[in-house]
Amino acid sequence: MEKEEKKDITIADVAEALGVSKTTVSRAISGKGRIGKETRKRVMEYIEEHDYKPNAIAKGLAQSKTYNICVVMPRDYEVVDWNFFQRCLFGIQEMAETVGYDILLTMCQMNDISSLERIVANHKVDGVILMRTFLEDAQIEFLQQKNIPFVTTGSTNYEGVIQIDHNHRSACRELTSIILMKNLKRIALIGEDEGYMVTHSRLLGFRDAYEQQGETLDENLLYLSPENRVRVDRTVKEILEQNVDCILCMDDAVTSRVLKVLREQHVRVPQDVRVASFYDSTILENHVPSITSLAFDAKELGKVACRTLLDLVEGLEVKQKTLLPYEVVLKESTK
Amino acid sequence: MEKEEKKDITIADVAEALGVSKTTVSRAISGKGRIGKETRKRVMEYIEEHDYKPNAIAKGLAQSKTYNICVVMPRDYEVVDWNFFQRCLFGIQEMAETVGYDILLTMCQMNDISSLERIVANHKVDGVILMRTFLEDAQIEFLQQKNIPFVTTGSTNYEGVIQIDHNHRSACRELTSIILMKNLKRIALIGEDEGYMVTHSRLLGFRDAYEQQGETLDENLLYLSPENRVRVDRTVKEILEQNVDCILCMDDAVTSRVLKVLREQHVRVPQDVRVASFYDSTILENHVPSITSLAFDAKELGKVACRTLLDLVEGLEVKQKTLLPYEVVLKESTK
DNA sequence: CTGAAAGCGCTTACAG
DNA sequence: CTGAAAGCGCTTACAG
Repeated sequence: MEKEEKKDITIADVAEALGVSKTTVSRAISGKGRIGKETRKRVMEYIEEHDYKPNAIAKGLAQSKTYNICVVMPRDYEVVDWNFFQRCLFGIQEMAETVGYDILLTMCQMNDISSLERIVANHKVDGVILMRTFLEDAQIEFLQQKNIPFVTTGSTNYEGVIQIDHNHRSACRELTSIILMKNLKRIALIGEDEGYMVTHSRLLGFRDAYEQQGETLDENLLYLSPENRVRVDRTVKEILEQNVDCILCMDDAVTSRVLKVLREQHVRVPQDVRVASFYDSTILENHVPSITSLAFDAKELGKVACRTLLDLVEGLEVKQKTLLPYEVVLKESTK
Repeated sequence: MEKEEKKDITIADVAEALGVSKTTVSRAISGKGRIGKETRKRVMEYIEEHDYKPNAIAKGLAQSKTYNICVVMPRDYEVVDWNFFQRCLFGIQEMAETVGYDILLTMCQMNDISSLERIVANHKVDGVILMRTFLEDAQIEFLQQKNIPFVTTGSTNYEGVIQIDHNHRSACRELTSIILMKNLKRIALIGEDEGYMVTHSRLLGFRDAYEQQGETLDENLLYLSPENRVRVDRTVKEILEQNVDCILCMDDAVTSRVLKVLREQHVRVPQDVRVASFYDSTILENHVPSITSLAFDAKELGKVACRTLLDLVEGLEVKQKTLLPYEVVLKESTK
């Protein structure tokens, strides 16, 4: 014998019980429109006591709003630093929650945007946060065409896109400079190809540093190709043959593999070669020796991105590009 | 000059254009109710051509459905194997997508269910997947009281809860047996306390194995306490003093720290002590030596959980408890 | 300050 | 097989 599910109480029930109109109840709750102080109080007391909860769906329909935002995460087999996205997601959720918004999560695999399309077409969200963008980005093109409010974490070249990012160029410049000043001039750089905006920015910072110090960099030490991910062994061996002082690696998962190869090759860190990475994710946190890296506050990135999107949704003026600070964390691997 | 946003076409527009009623259009689309073959075809062609997309919100309001499911993830500082949850989430999303459902994501910190409460009270979802449960679980109590369909991944002692889990007891028994058969009898077990169902199940499996082999286990080698997480050093040192053959560790993040301490102590794996872990997450994948572990298909877990919830939402009969298989992956660390 | 009424975009008995 | 009408639970001009 299942216990009968209690029907939820509606605005009409409240109105009837109090002998006022639905209009009045609605106004008392929303705080919009003129309403008597005393009336308002009666309504508030009643709904408090009877535990009235507005039906967000109905509200949404009437206002053409959903109080949901869509967060699009990457969804690849070779997952790029999930840790970072996770913390970012925490930040988004925390911010969204404080203003009564919820997160509709979906994933984007390469440029397949079918899921995003469905969500948007079905009017399920008020805005979108893109956690990763491509050089040629179907998500951005779709959202721009549909005129849906959205922001990206990370940078993009598309015009008119609201972006929240860490200052990768400056961060990479600083890290590189520090290494150069230790008189370690031959630095190998491992990363994806320049198709990714973030790789592009970092490379600029890398070049900046060399220029500032009046050094010239050896272009042969730039290993920027997605293949590094799948054949770390070969890349590392090639690098070692080039007599380098330091290996700078853009992705912690790749760094982890680089370190493995070095160990197998009996190359000591930092004695034989220094190593530094671009995130301080948990993948590396227990490594011996500890690894020098850049540190970004991913949670803060999520918060700011969410706040910006919400402002955008409400028609407020927002900055076109927000750049967040970073830290350089020196550890044993570059001693 | 902003381009005017095109209003989406509605069911009324379609009806008018075709000279039929909204009822007919609705029926043509939903496939419910009798409708002329020819009429149906006309409607379908029209909506195809004019790219009509139903408004999920309105549909939801009319049907008292949302086509959303809520997924509740853990959100602790000391995050338990995020990798696992991530893959599980992929599975849920994949399944949900195929049937037109979306995922409303939220987090639960300890037993703070305010976010879940709000989502449910606002009628934002049709059902809930709980990714982690507690011995005393406010989430479960709340959902049961509100009569909301929900399932859990992992096990719980609460009555009447639909559960999808891996067979942890059996998995732990098998792994332990394999180790015992190598004549490694003194096995230390590191994990959280038995407050967690999963720890409880594993411990049962651990005991099963000893019993089956006619061995007696040394209760002093059971290190089941949440403190292990924050003071791995001490735990490991205590264990080493007890002259153990093998360390079995329930969480990959902890395993990673255990390995670090062993390295610092110049204890060799597997020569001086063997090590095995309970997940095959990426945290350990580049470790030298490679680590023996259990392998669970987290994505499959997510898929099955989602499928089960959806069945439940639609009023179908579902199994009270589903147990998924596992694999034991032997590597160098237990050689 | 308050209310009757129309509307958001869909579904679904009911009647024909 | 098809349609007029009521309803899902809210909001919001408009009128008083």
